[in-house]
Amino acid sequence: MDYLLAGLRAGIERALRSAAEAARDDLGIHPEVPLPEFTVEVPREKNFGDFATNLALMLTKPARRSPRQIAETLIKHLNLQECGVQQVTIAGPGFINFQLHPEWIYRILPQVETAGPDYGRSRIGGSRRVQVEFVSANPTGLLHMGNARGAALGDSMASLLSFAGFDVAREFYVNDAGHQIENLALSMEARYLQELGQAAEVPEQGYHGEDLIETARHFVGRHGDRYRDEAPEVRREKLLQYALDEKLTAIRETLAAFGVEYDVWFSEQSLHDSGAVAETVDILRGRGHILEKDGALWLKGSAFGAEKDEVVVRANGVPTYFAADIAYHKNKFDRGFNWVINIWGADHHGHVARMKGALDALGLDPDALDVVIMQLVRLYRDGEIVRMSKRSGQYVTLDELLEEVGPDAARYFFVMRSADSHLDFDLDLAKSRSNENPVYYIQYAHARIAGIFRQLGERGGTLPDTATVDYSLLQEEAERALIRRLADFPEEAAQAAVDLAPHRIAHYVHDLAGLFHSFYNAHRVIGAGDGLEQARLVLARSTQTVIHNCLNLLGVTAPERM
RNA sequence: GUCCCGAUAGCUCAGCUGGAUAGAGCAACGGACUUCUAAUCCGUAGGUCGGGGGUUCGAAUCCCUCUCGGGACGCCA
Repeated sequence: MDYLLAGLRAGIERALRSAAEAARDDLGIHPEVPLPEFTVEVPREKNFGDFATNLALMLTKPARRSPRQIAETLIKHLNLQECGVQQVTIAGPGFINFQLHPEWIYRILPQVETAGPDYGRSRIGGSRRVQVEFVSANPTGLLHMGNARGAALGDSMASLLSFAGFDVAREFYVNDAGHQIENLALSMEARYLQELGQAAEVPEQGYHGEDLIETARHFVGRHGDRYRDEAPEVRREKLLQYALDEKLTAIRETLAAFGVEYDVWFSEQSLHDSGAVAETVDILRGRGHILEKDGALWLKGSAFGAEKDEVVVRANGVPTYFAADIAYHKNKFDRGFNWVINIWGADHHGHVARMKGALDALGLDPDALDVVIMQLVRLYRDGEIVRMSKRSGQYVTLDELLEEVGPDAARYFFVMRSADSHLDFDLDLAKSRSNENPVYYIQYAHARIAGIFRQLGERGGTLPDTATVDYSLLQEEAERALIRRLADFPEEAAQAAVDLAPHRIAHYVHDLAGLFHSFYNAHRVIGAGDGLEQARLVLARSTQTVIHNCLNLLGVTAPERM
C-alpha cells in the first residue's frame, strides 16, 4: 500500500533532487560533485507549512553562496506539478517550506477505511527473516520485573517488525544446563527432604524462593517418599526434571497471560547433547582463535577486539555458558535468520562485545546481531521503592503484577519508556482508574468511539458508505488535527520497527487519543447534521481503527466499553 | 581503574542519524457535565537541556573533559 504522506514526501524529494541537478550550472556546482543528503520533513511549527527541506542549507558548501540565494535558485528549477503543493516559501536561514492544498488531508480517511486493521502495515522488511529472542529466564524460579519488561518489549518489537513486513520468529532460550541447574537440583532435593520431615539445608548458592517449597510439595503429592532413599544422583535428576517441567510450564502460562506467545522454545542442553557446542569450539580452534592456558580453552581476546581472553571450556572439560551461547547464536544464523535480535538486561551488557566478537571469529557478520540492552525496573508502591532480591526470594513476580494491575496496564507501562532508560514502575498509578493513568486514557478514547456507534445503532442509524461521504465538511481545527495525525501512523509504525522502539507507538497513540478527546469534547458526532454527521462518523471510525492497531502492536486490549 | 546506560519543567519522561520559538503526561492554579461515557476537555504557570570547552551558517542532539546516579568487569549464567 502506498501511503499518502509518504507518497507526497517522496514526490517533493524527487522534485527537489531534479531541481538541484538542473540548477548545478546556476549554482556553480561541479558536475562531478555528488549532491548532499538532505531531508524533507514535517516541520514542528505548523505555519512553516506541511513539509520543509534543508536542501539549500546543505548546498552552501558546494555552491559557496548564501542559503537563501540557493533556495531562490532551486525554486526556479522546481517542478511541483504532481505534488499537490500550493505554495513554496523561503524562511528562516534558508529552509524551503511547502504548503499543500488544504484539501489533501481529506484523502486520508478513505485510505484508513480501506486498509482497516492493515492500515500502517508496510513492506520495508521485504520478508527478511528476523528472530527476536527475549526473556529467556532461568527456569529456576518465577518471572520478575526485569523479565516482564523484556517480555513486553520483545513481544512488541516482534509485532512491530512483523507489521513492517519482516518474517518474524519469537524465541525463548531455555537455560536448562550448567551450574544454576545443578543448584536447582540441590535446592529441590533439600526442599523435598524437608517436605518429608527430614533436616536439610538449601545450599547458600541455591534458590531460596518459596515457590520451590511448593514445587517440592507437588512432587511429594505425585511421588511420595519414593525417592527418599534413592541414590542422590537419581533423586536429583528426577527432582530436577520435575522442577524444570513445572517451572517452564508456569513461565509459559504466565507469559501467555501477559499476551506473549513464542514460536520456539530452544533448549541449551540440546546444544550440548547434539555436540553443537563442541563443534563450535572446534571451528573456533580451526580458525586460530583458541588458546590453551591453565588446562582450559580460551577464546582469544584478539578475536573480539578485547585485551582479555575468555574461557570457553573449563579445565574440568565442561564448556562455559559463553561457549553454549556462541553455539546458540551460530545455530540461529544456520537456521537462516538475516537479523537476530536479543533483549538483555543491563547486567548482561558486558557480554555484548564478546558475543559479537565471537560471531566475527566464526566468520559471521556481527552487525546482523542487535542486542537491545534494557535498563532496570524499579517498583514503587506508596511512593516507596519496593526492594527486591532474587536470592532471598524477596521479589515481586510477574504473576503478582498481573494480579495487581492487570495485563493491559503492565504491558503499556513496560513499553512506554525507551529500553535504555531506567523504568520507574508506579504500582499505584498502574492500577488507578484515573486521569493519571495513560493506559485508561487511550482505552477510554477507543471505548468512547464504540459508544458513539452503540448509540448510532440504537437510533437505527448505520455507518455511511465511505465513498459517498463529503470529507471536506470536516473544517474544524480539532477535526483537521486529528485527521492529520492519522496520516502519520504508517511512518510512525515503520520507524518504530526499524528503531526497535515500541515506546514511539505508545507515545503516538497517547497523542492520538488526546486529539480525539479534544475533538469529542468540542463537537457532536451524532446529530451534527446530515453530511457532517456522516463525515464525523467516518473520522471516528478511522480513529478507532488506528488506536486499535496501535494497542494491538503493544499487546494491550482495546475495550468497547469501560 | 576500565567499559556501558542515564542526567531535559516540581515529578516521570519524549525529542538525540545536527535545523527554525525545546515538548508530553502527572503534580499546581483557574474554568467546563440538562449532551455520543467528565476515566474527558479548555486555559494559566513552569526550563542556564548536569558544568565547562570545542566542531559550524546552526548543537538538547556530534567531539573532548569534569561531576553525579545506575550497571558490568568470574574457569557464574
